[in-house]
Amino acid sequence: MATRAKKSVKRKSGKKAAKEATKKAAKAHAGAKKVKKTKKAVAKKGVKKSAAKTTKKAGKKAAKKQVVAKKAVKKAAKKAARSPAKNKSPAKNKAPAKKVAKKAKVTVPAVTAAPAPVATPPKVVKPKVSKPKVSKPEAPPAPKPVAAPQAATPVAAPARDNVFYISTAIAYPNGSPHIGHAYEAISADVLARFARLDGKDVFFLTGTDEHGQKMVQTAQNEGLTPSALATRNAGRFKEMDERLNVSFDRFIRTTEEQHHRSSQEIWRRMEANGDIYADTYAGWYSVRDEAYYAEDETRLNDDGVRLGPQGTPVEWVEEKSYFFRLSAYQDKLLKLYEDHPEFIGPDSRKNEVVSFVRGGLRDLSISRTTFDWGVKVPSDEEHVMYVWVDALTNYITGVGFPDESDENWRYWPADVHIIGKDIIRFHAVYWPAFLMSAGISLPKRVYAHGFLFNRGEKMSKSVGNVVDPFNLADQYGVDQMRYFFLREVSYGQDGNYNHEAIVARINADLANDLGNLAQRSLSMIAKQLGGVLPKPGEFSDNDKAILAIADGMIAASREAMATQQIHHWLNAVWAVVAEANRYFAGEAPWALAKTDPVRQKTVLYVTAEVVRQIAILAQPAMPTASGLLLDSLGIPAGERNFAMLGGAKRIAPGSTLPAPTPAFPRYIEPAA
RNA sequence: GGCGGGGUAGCUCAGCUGGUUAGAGCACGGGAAUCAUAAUCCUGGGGUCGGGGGUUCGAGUCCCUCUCCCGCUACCA
Repeated sequence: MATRAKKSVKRKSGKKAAKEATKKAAKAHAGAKKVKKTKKAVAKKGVKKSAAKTTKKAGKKAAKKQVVAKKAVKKAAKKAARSPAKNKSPAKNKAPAKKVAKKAKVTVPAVTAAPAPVATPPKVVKPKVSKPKVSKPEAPPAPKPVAAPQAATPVAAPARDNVFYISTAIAYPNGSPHIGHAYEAISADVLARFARLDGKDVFFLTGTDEHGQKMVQTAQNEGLTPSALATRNAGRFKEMDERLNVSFDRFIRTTEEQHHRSSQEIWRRMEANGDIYADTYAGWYSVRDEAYYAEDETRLNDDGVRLGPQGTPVEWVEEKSYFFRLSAYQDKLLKLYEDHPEFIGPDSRKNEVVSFVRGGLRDLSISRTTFDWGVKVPSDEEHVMYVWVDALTNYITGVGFPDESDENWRYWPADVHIIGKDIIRFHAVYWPAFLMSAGISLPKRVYAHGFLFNRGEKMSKSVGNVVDPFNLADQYGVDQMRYFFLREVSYGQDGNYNHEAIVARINADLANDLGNLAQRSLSMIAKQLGGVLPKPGEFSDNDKAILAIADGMIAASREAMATQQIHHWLNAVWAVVAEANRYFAGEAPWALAKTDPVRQKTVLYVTAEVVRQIAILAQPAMPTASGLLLDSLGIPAGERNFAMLGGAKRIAPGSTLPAPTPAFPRYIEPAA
């Protein structure tokens, strides 16, 4: 539904443009500035500053250069505290935690504040229908959390409260899937997987929106029936999901018979509630395109003939149409936004929606007679439903509607609809209005992600920068591609991608920071300790500190993911990766083999434990590679869920580990 | 035009209800280490916090004003 029509928008990075403009303006700003700049330059060179104004900066700098005893002492102290590595003697009292607290923007819990994991009581999980073919061995549909050791006060939650229903928008399959579709699928998938590993009973819906004029036209152009086109292209979307390891529970197609019944049922209920009435719809209609166009999409040619965007003549046409009484829902919607400020995210989008609704709502035309590729309007076979009643209803069809005794209906209402920022209005205004009218409960949240730009430009055929998600996956690897988009782009904002940035993430974050940390520690265990995970000695303060940091990851992650702050989650995890590298370098276990073998074992044990938690937590983003890493650590399949985090469980010493294999290889440019 | 958001280091951005020398990551310079996927660690340089005015003992943080950028302003989706 995201792209029933195409709009080609090119843009440059606005901020950059703004900056440039500002700079230009500054330049144009006469000599005063120049003088200032000169002064600055002079001061920089160490020459006495001119008698005029002492700029703040110059003052600061001078002060900085002056070696005040006090400061020097302070700095030295700071240095000592910050660099356990510098100190040759085994750093026993240095706390790497300090560095993290200062360096990373992650909330690090106090050493003692390892949050006790919530032990989810075992529950009966009903089987879902329409199992996907996607293999997801590392993420069983509903991992039953192993009872945590110290589950003193388990939060007893009825099974109903433990469900989590997430959806993507359904894609309009009049073309092939592109990077935007891939991004939405990946990001929703990571939220779904996170919830699953966190013990939730998850239902994840995605699919295709197959009706409408555009499908008919595209089919004609390709010499196919709309149905054949839909089937062929829906297959491509599904293939993409499978290729990208998207763990949907159902792939819905709006041409399914159940969906027709579902849409008709919600229509009847809205009608029964008095919100649907027949009237006349009027607009600029192109007979050749068989489509209506908005006034600003049309133009007058030299002969005074009005043309549509395709260059075909349009005429003013009035036809009978059914309308939805959206105008009656203004107050109710405003109250919804007020009572549930979390209904729309990110906040900036909420503001837009609220101001839109405040401006007044007109009733909505919801049927057409100009084409018949759609869901028939009940009791009036001449009409098919026009777009939104049909498309949005997929979210309830997906979990069984209109059969409210369906076993999946328990998932409704949805916890979050993941959509693109271009279709917020329909999800945050129309959809809740339809549901209110039909007497169906409302989704809890609608979250809009941003758009992706290739080197600052939107992907388009004319620019020639169309990126096929299959190719990206082939070139960089599925997990690497997933990680890149999730980490690089602030979820909810627009993002940029290019080859260099992708390679930088793969090699720096994955290969160097995480992969190499695992490799160097595991291969030391393999070579020097016979491949047996050592039993640790007594933990030093450093050990305790890094363990506490690792234990704190899950809480920070949950907090971020509860509001779809995917990038914050990954930042939190990678802050721990960085800290673990500091710990490892500081403890220098390679030097301990002869001097203090017990200590070496302890360091390697602690490192393995930290890596274990990182790998478990990284699974939603990189299911396959994280799984490989967990294999290398000898973690059984049943111990890879989030109940195993936060100090509830430690890696078991004494187990024999397989030979370590790199799970995160470097990206090497193919030879030219 | 109206409403909303934004302009902080070369790049991407943090900076909560105003308070010690404005921070992170990446990039760049120097050093250490050599267990490891030549991967890591330490460290340095770099900022008129868009411009101007004001309130305050004190403002990136509040007020006014100017300027630039972005989004929304409905049936294309």
